[in-house]
Amino acid sequence: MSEMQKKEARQRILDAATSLFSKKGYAGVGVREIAKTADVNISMISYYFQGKVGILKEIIDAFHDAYHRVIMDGIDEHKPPEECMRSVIRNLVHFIRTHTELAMAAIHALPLDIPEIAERKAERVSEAFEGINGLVARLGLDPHDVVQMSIVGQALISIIATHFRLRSIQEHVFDIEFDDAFYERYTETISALFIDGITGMAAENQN
Amino acid sequence: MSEMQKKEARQRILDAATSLFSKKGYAGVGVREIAKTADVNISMISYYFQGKVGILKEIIDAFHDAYHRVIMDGIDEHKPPEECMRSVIRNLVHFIRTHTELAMAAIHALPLDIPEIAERKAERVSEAFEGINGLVARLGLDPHDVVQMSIVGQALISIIATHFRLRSIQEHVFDIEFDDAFYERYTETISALFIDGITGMAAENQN
DNA sequence: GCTTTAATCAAACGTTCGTTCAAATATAAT
DNA sequence: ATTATATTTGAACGAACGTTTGATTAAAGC
Repeated sequence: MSEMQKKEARQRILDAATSLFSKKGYAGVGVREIAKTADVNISMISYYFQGKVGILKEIIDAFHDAYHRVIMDGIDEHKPPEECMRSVIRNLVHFIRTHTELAMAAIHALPLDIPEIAERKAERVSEAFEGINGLVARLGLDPHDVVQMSIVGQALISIIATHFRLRSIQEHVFDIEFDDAFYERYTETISALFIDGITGMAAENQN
Repeated sequence: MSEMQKKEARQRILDAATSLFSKKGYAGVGVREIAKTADVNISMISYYFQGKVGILKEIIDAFHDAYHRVIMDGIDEHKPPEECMRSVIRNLVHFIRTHTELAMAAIHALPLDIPEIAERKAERVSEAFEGINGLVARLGLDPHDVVQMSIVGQALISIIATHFRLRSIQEHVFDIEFDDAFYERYTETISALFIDGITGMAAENQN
């Protein structure tokens, strides 16, 4: 029971901060608002996380642990790279859709002006790229061409993440309902864009 | 002279805020820091912009005015759509490269939890999409397919904008120098990705 | 020269910020 | 039951927040 409540208070802080950071950004949220949302005393934040920035570090790590796993789950050396790419994109869309707040907090809400945060983010991003780069190479891109490699890996996550960040705005611009059917087509479309785009690029590289 | 200095103080505030917002986000910057950077008294911010949020509105408008112009400049009904797409991407990359702080402030630093800001952003985004959508339709996508249309337009800007936001991190992950040569290849690569990707999607739509 | 308007200034308003600390309560181990 | 450890509390710290005010200086119109 004590072990339960301990975890519960800690977890409530984490959940509240994730939700608030995703909506208002790290700097836009105060510790009092986090504490109030989590229904804990303000001091508990420093007690469990050694300060506001400590919460963010855990959020970044939690996201990238899952993010890395999601990418790796889609990659199978015994399957054709096109199928792997579809799996990765499908997994990625599903993951960010079901963990939107975590993803937004760990991607868009980050204060990159804090060196501590920028460094940690860089480490985790490079880790994620390792998985993607191998897959992109199997699709025909030259793995030593850092320009192409850096673009494709970054484009993959930025498109999907930005879609969720601007979803409320897109809802206003177009007249779309973001239901299961939408994301089925969304996954297909992004997959087609990347697979056709990459194989097209690879073909041009031959010339 | 008085007319000069008047504009200069106003412009210095705008420039300082743009630079600071782009680095730390809107909520991460205080009016005192803006005033100090611009070398003006704090009161001048309310005097010229009716408060901190007034600066951001001007930044959003300034960016989207230029952004819209840049897109339209690349579109020419008498040229093939592939060539237009290349021009738009080239213009876009060049524009954001030469106005990185303005773009970051108007895209990534936005506090979308402020309804006032979210609405204004939505209006200007929908305006920009109008131009792109016509071009994408000429490349073969069904203009009534809102899913594909919404994805391609959003993907275009999010890839490029996110590249500049995460440039310092990518510099750490890969070992790239972001010089003229890089952006020449960058423009080619993004163009190839989109043109091949879109035409590939269009071909599949026929089935 | 005098009046009107625009621009700049220092100072203060009341809030909120992140963090700390000692005291109090609850749980675990002995 | 008592000690030790973990959790929670309320209060306070100085600093920074965005905004407003009234006075002061500069410029323009007449």
